[in-house]
Amino acid sequence: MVNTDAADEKPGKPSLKVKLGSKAEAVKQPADGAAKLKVKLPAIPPQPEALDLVESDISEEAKPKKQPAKRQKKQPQKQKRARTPDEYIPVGAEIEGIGADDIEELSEGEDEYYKLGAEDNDFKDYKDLGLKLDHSNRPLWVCPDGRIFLETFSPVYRQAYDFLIAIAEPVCRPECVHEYVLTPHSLYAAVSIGLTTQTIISVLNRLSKVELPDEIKIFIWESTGNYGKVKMVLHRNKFFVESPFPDILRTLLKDETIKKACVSEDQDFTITAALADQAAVDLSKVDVEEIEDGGIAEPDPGVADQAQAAAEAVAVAEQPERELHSFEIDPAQVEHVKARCLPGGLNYPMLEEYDFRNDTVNADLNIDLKPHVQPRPYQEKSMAKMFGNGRARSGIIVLPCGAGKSLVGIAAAARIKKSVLCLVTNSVSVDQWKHQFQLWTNLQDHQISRFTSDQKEQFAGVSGVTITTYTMVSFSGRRSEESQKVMDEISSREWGLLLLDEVHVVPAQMFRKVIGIVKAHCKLGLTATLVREDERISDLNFLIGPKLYEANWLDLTRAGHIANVQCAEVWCPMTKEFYREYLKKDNAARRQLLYVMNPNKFQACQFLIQYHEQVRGDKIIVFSDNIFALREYAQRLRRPFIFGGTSHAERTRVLAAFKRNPEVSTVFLSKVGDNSIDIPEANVLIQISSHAGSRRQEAQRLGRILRPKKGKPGAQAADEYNAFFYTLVSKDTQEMYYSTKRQQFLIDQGYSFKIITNLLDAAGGADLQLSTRDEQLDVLAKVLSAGEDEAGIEVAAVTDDVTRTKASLAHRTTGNLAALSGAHGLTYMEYGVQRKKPRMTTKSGRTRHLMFRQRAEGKK
DNA sequence: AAGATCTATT
DNA sequence: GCCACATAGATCTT
Repeated sequence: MVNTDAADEKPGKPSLKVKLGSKAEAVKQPADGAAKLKVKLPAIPPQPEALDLVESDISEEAKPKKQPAKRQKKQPQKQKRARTPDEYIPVGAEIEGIGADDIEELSEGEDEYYKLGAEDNDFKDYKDLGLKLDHSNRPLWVCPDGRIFLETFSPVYRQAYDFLIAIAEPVCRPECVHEYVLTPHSLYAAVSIGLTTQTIISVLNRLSKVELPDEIKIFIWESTGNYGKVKMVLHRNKFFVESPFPDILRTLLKDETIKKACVSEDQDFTITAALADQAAVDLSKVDVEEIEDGGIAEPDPGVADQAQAAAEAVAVAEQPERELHSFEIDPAQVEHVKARCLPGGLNYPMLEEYDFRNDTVNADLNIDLKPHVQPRPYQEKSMAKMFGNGRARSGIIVLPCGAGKSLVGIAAAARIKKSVLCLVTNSVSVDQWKHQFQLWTNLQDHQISRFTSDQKEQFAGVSGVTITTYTMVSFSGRRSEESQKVMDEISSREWGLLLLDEVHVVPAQMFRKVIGIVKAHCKLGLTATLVREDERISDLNFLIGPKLYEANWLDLTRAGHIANVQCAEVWCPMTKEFYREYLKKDNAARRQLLYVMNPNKFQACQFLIQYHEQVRGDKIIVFSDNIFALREYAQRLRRPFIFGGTSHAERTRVLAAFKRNPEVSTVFLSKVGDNSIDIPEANVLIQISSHAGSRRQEAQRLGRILRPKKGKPGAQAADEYNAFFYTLVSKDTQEMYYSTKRQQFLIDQGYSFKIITNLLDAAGGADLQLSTRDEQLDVLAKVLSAGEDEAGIEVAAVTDDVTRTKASLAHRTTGNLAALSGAHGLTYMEYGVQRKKPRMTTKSGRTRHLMFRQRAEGKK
């Protein structure tokens, strides 16, 4: 990933050669914990205090002359690749007849290499950047294109991490070196949690091994300069765009989108000094104590920053007569107005803060955390980002599953002390959230009302907590009378806090409407997996707000807050008969059935279940998206299974048995298990079939076993695995490609997948089904006939499928290698900045179908 | 219990 | 260059 030949450095000729975006080595990290990044690393300094700062004078070049950001010229470097061990060959390579040696060969020639290298900015030569003399004491490499690499073994890693996560977007965080990228949105998020432009530049420079490139400084200035000048406020159930600067409002009103969103006819704005009490953004509170505490004290510029910031704040506050100008916006248009004002558009990102202490209009809610409740450090940190300046900021907090997200949301509610509307994905979650509120706070039963199809509970007077689902609020079909009544209540009320669980679902067509329907002063989104396979994740920037905090999964694992998971991909060779049929079929569904029902996969599954049940006494979930396979596997192995069609009674019966009965240690689940079933007991997960390349599904499934394990006999050592995640993959099939794609999110979080190619060799004497050819042929016949039953598809559909398969095959070669080499797992990325955005509409003006947009994007 | 509406993926 | 549809699931309604 990063090739820093520090050892080869000659004094006076410092060089930094970074091979950008290549994660080939990181992707299939060996699972013994040591990430085998091919990096030669500088010596670790003995003392953190040894940081002797050569501070470049920020103030002098504080406002760099505006000039077109120069991109470093691409200078391809021939690099000798480290030999890839056979089992770490990118999947798919074998299918295409390319082995490790071939890859080695290809890398010798530059042309071929570029075909493999995917991104055109694969190599950059940054040897011209001035390396600071004491660079080895500093943890960051800052590149002119906005990429930042963090050495996790630095003594100031923790401080540097906290800082980076605040200002940049994490791209990939394996064990030794993290990769981040600065984007306009990430910088917007940084200023919105209270960092000033100057603080960002000076701290970044202090942590950087190289002198901060000018492009970076300009970029930071441009991305943060307009922050806080315009505000979106909720006042008496109406939305207003508000600013002390009339000129800016005039500028905004010239924009078509905003003009259309205006409520008043004349599209003018009014001077309303009484509207809000705070005229200006209070810039004087700079939240950098954590960094300052980190042993990187920087007395002079720090003070200067504060002074400067205070001066700015005063200047803004002393606008003549503190007049406020505002115009009203149609609630349904709020989303579009905010989107328009973000960087990339008009670049006046709208500040959304709730001055809840001075809100006298909305009734207070008597809610407090119970005295014994002690949030964990990362939960505290999330809160600090949200309430840094005494007001409540809207935004998103990202924590892994099982790390206590709900406590963060509840703690926020307890801080704001106003009515809360809590939106979740299903009714199981509704009950869980109610339980959480009762567990952590002093709220009485009657103060919490649930609103689902079954339960439409009375609102508790003037203030309270209401928990409901996204569907309930956004539902467009006919409503029952009772339901309509509650909905009217919800939409007419003004809410202090809108709590959005699993916030990654909000960009969906219907769900996003909740933002306009519910009038809330503050919106807090929670999620573990800020990814979608479509490009809508960045919509959250304007739907909710910036990302306020994101925890590092590996850090939480090390601290014991979440389980330590061993991830493994088990390669199961196809049997001869199955593979012959697989190659013959041109129908994706039938092919899928063949590779899922592969007898070798079945045996691997059986062996793993037996091993974990008998040897370790674990509780196991087996996931299969394919219902046919789910039923077949479960019945053969005599284990219970649950899928969508399973009745509610049966579900509870099976889950109760799984929880309490030691005889029932394995349960088979379909997609239902992804969301609406709560199983804290399980610690082993086996995936036999899954939903294509969904990174979110993969991460969510892993989350099922992430809850920290306690009360297990024999306390585990900190570095010992206490949970296991197996993905069974049929070798040389389409599944290999999907598997790689699915794992990308987890790999970006720093997880490594162990490849097991010889599981059944180890199984030796185990008594496994389907070991005779006759048995296997039986299964094959069953699969084929089932396939025919389901193949009620016309010829046209099949031919279409052929072309599609061809296309995806052709794509697979590059796709695989690209997936291994690049930062494709960008979560929550700025759109249109790095990549060209595919057209959203067809030429005829209809919205372009998502699939074609993606196809266009993937092509190149 | 069935129909309608919605999500996510390819 | 321009296009669609299927599958599996959840949740709301009557």
